[in-house]
Amino acid sequence: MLHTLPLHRFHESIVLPPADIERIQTMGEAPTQIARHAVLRREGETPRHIYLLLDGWVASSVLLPGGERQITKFHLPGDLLGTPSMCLARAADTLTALTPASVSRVPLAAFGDLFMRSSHFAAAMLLSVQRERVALMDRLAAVGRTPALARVAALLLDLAERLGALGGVELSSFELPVTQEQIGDHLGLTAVHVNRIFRQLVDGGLIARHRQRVELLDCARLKAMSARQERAPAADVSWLIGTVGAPA
Amino acid sequence: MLHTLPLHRFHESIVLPPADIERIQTMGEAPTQIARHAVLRREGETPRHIYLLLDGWVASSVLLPGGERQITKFHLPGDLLGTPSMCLARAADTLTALTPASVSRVPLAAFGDLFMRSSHFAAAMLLSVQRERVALMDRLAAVGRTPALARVAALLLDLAERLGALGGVELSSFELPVTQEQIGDHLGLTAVHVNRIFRQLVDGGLIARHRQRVELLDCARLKAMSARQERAPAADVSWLIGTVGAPA
DNA sequence: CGTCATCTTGACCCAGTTCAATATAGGTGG
DNA sequence: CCACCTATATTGAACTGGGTCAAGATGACG
Repeated sequence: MLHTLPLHRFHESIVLPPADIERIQTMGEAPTQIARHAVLRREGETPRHIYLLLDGWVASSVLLPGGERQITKFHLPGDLLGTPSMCLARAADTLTALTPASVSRVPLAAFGDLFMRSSHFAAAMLLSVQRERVALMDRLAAVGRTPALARVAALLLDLAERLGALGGVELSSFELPVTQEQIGDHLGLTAVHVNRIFRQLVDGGLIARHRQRVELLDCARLKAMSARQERAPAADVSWLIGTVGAPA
Repeated sequence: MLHTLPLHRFHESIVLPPADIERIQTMGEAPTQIARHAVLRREGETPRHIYLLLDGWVASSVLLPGGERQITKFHLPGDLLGTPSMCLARAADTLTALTPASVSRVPLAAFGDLFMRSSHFAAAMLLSVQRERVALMDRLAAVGRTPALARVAALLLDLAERLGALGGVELSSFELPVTQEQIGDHLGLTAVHVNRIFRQLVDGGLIARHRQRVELLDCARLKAMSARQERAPAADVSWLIGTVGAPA
């Protein structure tokens, strides 16, 4: 069943040799089921693992001294979680399940071993981390410089895109298994204000909602008000992996 | 003169073998002097290089469709600039000199070659990028969840720390060659409000200023109000580089 | 069928913005 | 060395997006 690992995040730009795929599939421990609200790893702990999310949603969050929380990322299946903290003595982010989830824990040593053995894996990892960094830059720009409406629109479009990529289809309707408070913590807003923005979006005919399902009714207009940049991944990464020796 | 390259950012956690140091020093082109306000690389361009900052300050910024700007990082000597865009078809960030600066341009191919040849360099690079990612997460939390006063305090402490690390000493006074508008763009504030916060800090006896020089008068109190987390770098990275074969 | 979490909505408030007017200081050409 | 010009800094007054507080409503679940 490990053959069904969602590894798409690893070959977004780089096609890995089969041997590396094999190694990725075996570097993680047996998958664990965790309940909603369960904490995979708390900030402050010594980082000894990273985590491959197989199913469900997980939030990565940072706690401020005053108790405020910033959610740094809503993780979807296929994401590798907790990697930023690998450079620190104590983990910076807490990983909390937003839904029941299935996770494979990966010892840092196993990850490190693969990283050092396979330069192609290392290259894929580098690009993947840089992509996350760009996403963080974009959200910083959104939180620092755009009004609440734009931020919510951007989040909805981002999720639709990422969920669509997971299934390989265009999505205009999806489950959003996240409370409005969590959305607020992700966008630097209050739960109350997130609620009001949703109302505006519904009243404006931009989205529809029943319970946790969201339907994007007018993607074009949403995109216009989201102030979000399109970020096309590098088409040619031969400067990194070379053209010879690269797997077809 | 290449021997004076500030390479400290590369061995924060990992000691590189001399051969790698040698390669780093030769991967960049001859240093170029650029004037204040000069643009090293504009967002939207095809990324073909990264840049090693040898001297001076450079800002990395993202432009929003509405024309608002978010500065993602104030870069100091020793920083490797423009690397996030290596994963994209078009650069996400613009690099602008804040002071006259000296920069060595590094072709992506040269960087890629070193990355693929030296797993130790790759490892150092991975950790370095993850550190930047954590810094971005922390600033996102600051911008999303803390008041202006805390953000400014955090910026001042961060710069004092980074400049201190450059010189190898504790710093409580330094030149801040940055306009208040740029500080605002970095912290998600208005130039006007940055000015008011500075006034509060001065009136409160927390800092002193003459022209662009800032003196931190009460670091303890500044730290308390900054809501900033201490981020100790990983002490042991043997899970990555191993214990055998690692250079002493 | 009670309980707890979440959502909704209203009323009011405030941190930070906007607008505008005035200083200051380099930098430049003469 | 001076006069001028443009970028930056400063400060006041008025405004507003989003926060805070508080009171229901709704729904999932044991």
